[in-house]
Amino acid sequence: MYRTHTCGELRIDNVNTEVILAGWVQRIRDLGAMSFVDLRDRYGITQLVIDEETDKSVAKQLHGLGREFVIQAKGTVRERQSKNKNIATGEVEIALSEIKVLSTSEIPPFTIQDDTDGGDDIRMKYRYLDLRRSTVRKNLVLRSKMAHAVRCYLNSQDFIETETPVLIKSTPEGARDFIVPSRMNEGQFYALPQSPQTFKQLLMIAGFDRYFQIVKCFRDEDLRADRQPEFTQIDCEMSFVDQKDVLAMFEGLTKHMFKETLNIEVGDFPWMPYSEAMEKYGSDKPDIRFEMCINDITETVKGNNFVVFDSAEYIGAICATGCAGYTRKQLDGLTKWVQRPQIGAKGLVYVKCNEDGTFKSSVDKFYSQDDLKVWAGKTGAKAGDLILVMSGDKSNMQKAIGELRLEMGNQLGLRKKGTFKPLWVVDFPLLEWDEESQRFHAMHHPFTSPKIEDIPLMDTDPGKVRANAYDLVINGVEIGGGSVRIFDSALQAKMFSLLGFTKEEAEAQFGFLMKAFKYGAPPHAGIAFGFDRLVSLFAGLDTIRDVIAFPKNNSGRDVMIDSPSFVADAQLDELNLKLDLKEKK
RNA sequence: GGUGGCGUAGUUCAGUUGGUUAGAAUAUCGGCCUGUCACGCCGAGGGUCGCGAGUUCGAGUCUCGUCGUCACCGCCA
Repeated sequence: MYRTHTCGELRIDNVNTEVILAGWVQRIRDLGAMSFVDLRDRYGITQLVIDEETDKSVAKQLHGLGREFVIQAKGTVRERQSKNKNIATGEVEIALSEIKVLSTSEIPPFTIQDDTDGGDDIRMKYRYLDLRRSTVRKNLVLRSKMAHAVRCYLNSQDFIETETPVLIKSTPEGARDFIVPSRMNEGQFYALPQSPQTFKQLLMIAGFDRYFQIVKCFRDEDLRADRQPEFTQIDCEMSFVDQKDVLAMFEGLTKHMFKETLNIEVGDFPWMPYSEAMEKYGSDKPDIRFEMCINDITETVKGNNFVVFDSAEYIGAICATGCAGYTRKQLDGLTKWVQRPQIGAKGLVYVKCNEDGTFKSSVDKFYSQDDLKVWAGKTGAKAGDLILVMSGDKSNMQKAIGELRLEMGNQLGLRKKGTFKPLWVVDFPLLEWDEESQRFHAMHHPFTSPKIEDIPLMDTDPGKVRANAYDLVINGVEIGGGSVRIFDSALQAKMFSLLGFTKEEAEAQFGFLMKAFKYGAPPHAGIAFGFDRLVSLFAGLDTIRDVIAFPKNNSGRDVMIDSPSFVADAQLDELNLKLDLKEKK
């Protein structure tokens, strides 16, 4: 027997029992005639002690130990003379009678403590050591709990958990595919799924009615703090439902997860049309933990011979509560911030609403105190507030002010971790014009159904067609998205043609789905949650890396196993592949 | 593809206007220590300043290139 107890479970009630513990040496504190060892496992830390009563050979053995040795320790539980309130086992210690080294350790490259001295780079290279730290382990425990909560809830709602294939077919729509050569089919490739989209729709046609899967998906695109090339979705689909049914079901799931894992009750989720989200928040994923909504003041401020405004398509303003005291330096800082290439604004106009009722602005030359008072009225600014104004073309400026709004939210501490404000963003446009390829792209995906009342617009003004598509947004993070699907092969064919597919291309890529629609397809709809994002949101983290056991770095590399890597020529030969690496200039 | 930050001891970082022998903390090793739990005290070892070129009497410091890493933009149906 390796152990009788874990390192996290002994309490005062266990005093005088003989126990065997096993774990990693966290730290040794040698006080001369007596020494302490913190023994660590997944469950906690227990203190081992040697003093003058301990067998000399054990004391001698202790001196051979180092950090991260794996040992087995036999001894008697006793009450501590000086207790440690900070740990669960802090009232007891083990008076050692025997130590056995199960495994030695080299000196770890960074300290394995909550407040490690290691940076991201070295921790990723030795991820298996990083995972020993309780801060990282806690995230993965949370992830496990959340996955369990998902399964419990969806099982209780009669969902069938079904696996779908990972080696599938490449499609040019959407993100780049990871492709896998087929040895048995010379010159041909599988693709890894960006999502099990078509398969879950086929399961609906198969009559499964309610399907879910916690599933790895793959996209060969550049990474971000919240984007990995392989990531996990909670993928769901239902039959004989409309949008309202789907949102109700998955609002229920989301609330269940909050309750089960964080013990938080979140209220009912508001529905916000996409157009409102863009107008008021400059984003399709608004953070509604705070107000500071964007006001369109275009008509109010035009016509005072201020060229910048007069020539602008759109002028928007936000009101930063209590910021009238911002210094010149702070305002310059904000201006610089919006001028960064990532935002790309030309400048920023401010109006300070002074406590005495006067106004001080950067455009005093063009606007009177009365004019500025009207601005304040439009933006809801009161004495002590700061109005920030940006102008330019409409869609870019809405986004830019939306970014500024988030930055002000950060500066004012309005984006509190631990507060969760979910909402459904609905009524997305069906299509999005792409300048580069000079054609429409599906905003969600090509299987999304248009709103019935907008179907006539598909012929006259496709850009105006709204979709039965929805996103779950929490705290400004896109957590999930889905849609009511097209289940009619004629409408699906029309959609493909709008997207610029020829009949032949549509047939070659999605013929199997179009054919399936001809054999009795039920109305169906679904949703997919970004599981990694959801876990990192729950854990209060800014990156999904820390909720993934073995993540990739910014360049899509796994620095621990050093992949991707070149393969042997023999492997390439077998696949009939030849590398032709282009010389770098 | 682009913009920006960072790269100095095992690790995390400091290093002034370009100027003598590159520092701190922590980790490691040795000594002392009977109640520690970030133990304490004393001492020691530990450096290709990412790499390459350039400017200069002189480069950790300035310039260019390159590699790595992080954040963001593009991209992510």
